[in-house]
Amino acid sequence: MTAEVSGLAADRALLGRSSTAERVADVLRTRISEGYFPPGTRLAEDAIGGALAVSRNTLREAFRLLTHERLLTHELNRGVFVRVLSVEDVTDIYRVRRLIECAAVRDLTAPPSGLDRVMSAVKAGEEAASSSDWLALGTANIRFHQAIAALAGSPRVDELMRGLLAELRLVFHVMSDPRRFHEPYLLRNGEIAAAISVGDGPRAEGMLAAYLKDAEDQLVGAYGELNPA
Amino acid sequence: MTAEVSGLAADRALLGRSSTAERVADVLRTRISEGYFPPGTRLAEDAIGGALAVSRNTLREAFRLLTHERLLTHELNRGVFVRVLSVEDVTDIYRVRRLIECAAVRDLTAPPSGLDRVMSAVKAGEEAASSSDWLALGTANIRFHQAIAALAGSPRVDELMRGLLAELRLVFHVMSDPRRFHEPYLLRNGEIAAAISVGDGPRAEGMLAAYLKDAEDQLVGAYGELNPA
DNA sequence: ATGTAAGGATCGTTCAACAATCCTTCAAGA
DNA sequence: TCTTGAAGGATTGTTGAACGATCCTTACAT
Repeated sequence: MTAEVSGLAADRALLGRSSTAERVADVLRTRISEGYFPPGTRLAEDAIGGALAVSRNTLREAFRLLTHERLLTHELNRGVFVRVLSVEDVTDIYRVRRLIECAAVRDLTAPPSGLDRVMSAVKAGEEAASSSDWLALGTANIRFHQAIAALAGSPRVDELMRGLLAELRLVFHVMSDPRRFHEPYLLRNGEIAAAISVGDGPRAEGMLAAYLKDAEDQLVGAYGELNPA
Repeated sequence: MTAEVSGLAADRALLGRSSTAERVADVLRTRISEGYFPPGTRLAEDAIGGALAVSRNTLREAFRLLTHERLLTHELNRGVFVRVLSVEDVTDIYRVRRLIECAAVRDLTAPPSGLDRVMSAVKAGEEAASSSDWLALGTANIRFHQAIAALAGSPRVDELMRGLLAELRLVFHVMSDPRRFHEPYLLRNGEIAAAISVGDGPRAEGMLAAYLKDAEDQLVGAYGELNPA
């Protein structure tokens, strides 16, 4: 029986229930990442708590969670606000992304085990572009980079990457025209994936670094105009 | 007057007050990292709340914070426990540390701006060892690696590193004899710092990678005996 | 050894209350 | 006109109590 038991252990996480606070946090997280609550929006305890029909205490627990994920900022006695990222935040996010993503592919000498997820993300992006679904293109792009970070094989890197991309989404919603921002990188995603699929780590790293540098420059340029702080 | 005002703005962070939940979290965090609450300890809401004289709601906010920092684990309807790291956690922590710390020194070609903090950490470690203060040796060692990660110049990397080392402290408290674990690395710290101070990034990276590999092996070996899960 | 049932302990969540702080408004003074 | 000061209301910070839900333990029966 020991074999069956150890096999079952993998499913333990599936039946993980969640508290109300976590579910509330989930709701708010998706709302924020979808742009329903734009950066700078104040989330009053009364209003949100009333709308979701949860008590203030439970809501405050959810706020703490999202604050720790850097999606909200908490100002004492003033409440919580949807985070407004500065230009320095954007450059720092890309600094860490370069560090993580480049390291994930640098040492590759053969097609890695997580290659399928990378390829499927590329494919999803191409399909989204061909059907002019720019929203899906953006999420496919995010999935692509998450898959690349996952090549590192580290749960902590995965979570870090998830957080970084969630932060970046805050920036995207401040900017207009997601098409102009995501579409040009479709080709490069494919090239990077090709290099990975043949096990050419150094080449993939170089292209990734250039990709991220370009994306950062474009984002910082557009962001600096709107947010001259 | 604008000059004086902008000068004052830098001090704004100094008067940053904090809520009781955060102060409670601070207290618990230091208690945990000092080993007062060993891994596996259950932190009952009644007991802790009574001892610190804060309400359950406030205490739960503090618990959420520490849970998100991975110092506590939260099991629904069972309470919070001081985290017990698995061997996989240890290897993952070192995987990320290699990724971060090596990248922080790899591209160096000249003495970096944060060099002074690296050197002072090395010096603190040597002094602690010469006065047989093994506790101080451990903290100096941590400061050394924090200073190295800080060379990346990224606030997010700094925070990530802080979290990783806080997790590692949980492992140290399960193990005995901190001297045997920290002392052998004193020399290597000095050599790595020397390479950094002359701007030899690649050499520093190589030594760091070897250092971290050795430390991981030793830790995993000793940890696996105690925690055969 | 396995299963069931009762009881107590603890957590999850809500509600109500009050103090502390912030924001707004408005009037007084330079 | 601009600044300062003083109410007043609105919101957050924190507490305490309450009740249902869940878990753990114990005892008992199969």
